Amino acid sequence: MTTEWLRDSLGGAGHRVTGPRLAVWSVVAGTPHLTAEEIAQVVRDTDPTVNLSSVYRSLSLFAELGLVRESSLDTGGPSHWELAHADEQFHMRCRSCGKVEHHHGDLVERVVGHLTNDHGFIVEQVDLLVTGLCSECSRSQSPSARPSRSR
Amino acid sequence: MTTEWLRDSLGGAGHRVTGPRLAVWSVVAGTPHLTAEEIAQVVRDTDPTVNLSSVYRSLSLFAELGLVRESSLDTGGPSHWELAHADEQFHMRCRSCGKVEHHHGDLVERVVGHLTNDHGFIVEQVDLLVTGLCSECSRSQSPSARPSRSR
DNA sequence: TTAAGTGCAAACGCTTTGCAGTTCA
DNA sequence: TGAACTGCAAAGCGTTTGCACTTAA
Repeated sequence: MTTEWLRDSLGGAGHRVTGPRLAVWSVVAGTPHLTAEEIAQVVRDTDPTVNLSSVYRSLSLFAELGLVRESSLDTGGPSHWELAHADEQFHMRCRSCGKVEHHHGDLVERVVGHLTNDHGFIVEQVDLLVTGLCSECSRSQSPSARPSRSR
Repeated sequence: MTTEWLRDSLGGAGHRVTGPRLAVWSVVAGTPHLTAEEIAQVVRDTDPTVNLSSVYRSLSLFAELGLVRESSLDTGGPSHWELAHADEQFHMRCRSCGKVEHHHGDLVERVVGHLTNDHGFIVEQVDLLVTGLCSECSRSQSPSARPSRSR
């Protein structure tokens, strides 16, 4: 989570500690579930010279090192990034207001246990995305309305 | 599943029954988890004039009607399509051999029950993607190796 | 000192869209 | 007949890559 952690991870794997990498790291660690573009914007508040492609390269490297992960929920738009250790693999997206809630219940753990025991599958990552209507929207809407495929 | 079902769904919603739509439908209903490009290839075996954009438009329409859905697992590549009613929302992807297995256990149902009761969330779709090593690959590999971010 | 990292711009792959011609109802 | 649909080609978007310059170690 800290900058020191990043320094150790990079150095230990023979990678350099650079300005863009530190900046990207602090954004991802501070605010989960941002897109590469959003991360770049925040980074540029501090250092306007940082390029979007460097953000992508930093994120890719962090993912390779297992520090960060690209959330596998396909929103049709850009990918979202978060710390790898975050127990926030559980996403609930409301199709009405678009809000994404993060949850960390024991659901994911139970899934992992089931697969490990019954299927011989070594689980490394679980992405659970539930789409529907959140409690607020379900009060004001008919649940029978179909989602539109607008992007 | 049948062609008649599609005719009814389209007609009932004021949409036309056309050659490309029937062709796309039969491919999606026959083989789940294909990409738009793959669907187009199969469709062209029968009618080489069908355009890829028509495949996309047909799939979008079917999704709007709730007949078909775009699997939300982001592979970094193209989206995969399947029948909406299919109880195959449960995907296991091996990061070594790339194989995607479909499972329909009671796991998804339990997730739905939990969210409905405890969070007031009206669940419409559940996408569960588990990434790791399948039983075959885990025998021949060290599970500690990190996944690479190659696309 | 020098290999690793960066900015820039161009290319990439998947998907969407504008338009003119076609076709189902 | 006429609105819905299609093929085609071009544009759109997020992401990756080649290259020359810069920088951390």
